[in-house]
Amino acid sequence: MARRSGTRDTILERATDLFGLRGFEAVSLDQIAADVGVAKQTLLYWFPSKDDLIEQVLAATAAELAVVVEAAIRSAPDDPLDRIEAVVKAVFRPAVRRPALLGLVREIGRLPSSSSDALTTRVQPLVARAVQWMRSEMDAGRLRSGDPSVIVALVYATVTGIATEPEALRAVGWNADITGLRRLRDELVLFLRAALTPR
Amino acid sequence: MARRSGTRDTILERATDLFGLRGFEAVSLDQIAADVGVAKQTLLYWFPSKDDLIEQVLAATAAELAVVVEAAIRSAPDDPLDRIEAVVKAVFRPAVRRPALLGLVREIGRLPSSSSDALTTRVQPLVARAVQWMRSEMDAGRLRSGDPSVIVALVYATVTGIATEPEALRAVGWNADITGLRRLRDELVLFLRAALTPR
DNA sequence: ACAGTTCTCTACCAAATGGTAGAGAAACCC
DNA sequence: GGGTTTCTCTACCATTTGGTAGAGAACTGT
Repeated sequence: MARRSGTRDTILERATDLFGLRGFEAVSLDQIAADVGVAKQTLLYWFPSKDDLIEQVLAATAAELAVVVEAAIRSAPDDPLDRIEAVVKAVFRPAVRRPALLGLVREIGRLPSSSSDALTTRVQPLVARAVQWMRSEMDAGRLRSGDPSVIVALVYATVTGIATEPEALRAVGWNADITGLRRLRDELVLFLRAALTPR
Repeated sequence: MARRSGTRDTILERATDLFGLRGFEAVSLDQIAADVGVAKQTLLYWFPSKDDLIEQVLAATAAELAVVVEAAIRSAPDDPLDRIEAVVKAVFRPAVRRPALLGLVREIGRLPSSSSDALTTRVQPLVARAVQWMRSEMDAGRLRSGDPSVIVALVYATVTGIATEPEALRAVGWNADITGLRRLRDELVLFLRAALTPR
């Protein structure tokens, strides 16, 4: 994989953005090919079918996000709130640079359940670990108590929701410049901190 | 609404669900027609084009949600946290009964900017009112301080995010039965309360 | 120089897409 | 009843869809 072959990586990258921005079904192979600047059959040489391309795009995205998150966790402080802040900040950077990344994640729910199930089971252990960690921190009184699995889902929903809905942000008069980005990120972190700090 | 006048309303209703669930571009007129149980040309009699159908679906959805929210606000107590809880609960019921409703809202960002701009400007005054209200409550010390426009967007992202991503909830082992729903709703309200309570 | 692999292309195809044309019921008004 | 409007249908159409067949470069290793 990921060897020197430029074309394949370019296709994956552009397809990721297009899929994440407009949805799997809404993007045609012709459009991806035109965007990359090759013939459609070049796509079908590298990826035998559209379904296969989608699968590879998801795998690559999952891997990329996993690396970012793992690194953030590893180098994060011990306090759970600081740790959450570190992860959120780590995800935030690539997410706003390429909104399609988290947009893709949101697309998963629209896949035929076979593929989505496969992905779900692969992510399952990570989620389980997060839930378990959150529960133990709650028990230790270092996080606000609650149903740990629902809280994990809520944090996820807040982060992906805010990162994938430029429309909502535009509607409240938000600007996508650098200071706007930092303000958004900091406000998000404060929001989550407030939501999770033990009372 | 939901009068006896059959066809047109049925089309609107089914189209709303399909669009919200799978996206505008992913749903064809043939599929909607088959789902409703009429010929495709019956659709095109009532709605001269797919774009027009989308527009009407959005208008109807916006109207429905607006009614629910307005009613909740009107009959809500004065305390801002109670008021937010009332609105969230009001939106939550129709949202989980028909996930497509908020899914539709999320689809708006994918529309050609012309239509989405039209909608944005129509919702603008409501958003502006919400932001202004939140600012004044912050100034009065009844809500945690912060950038009111970003906070409005964050609350919106949390609610729509959690209501439109059954995948994420399934991944944390959540069940869609009645008790699961109540637990989710209550946890969401507590989450938002914690995030917005003044420190 | 040559054979083989790697990579991209042009030329197609059947099915599905949004949409048109126009006919036939069914209800209404007189 | 006759005429008009309302509603749904069958029969098409041009374009786009995901995908196939197969040829021709270009880079290998020998």
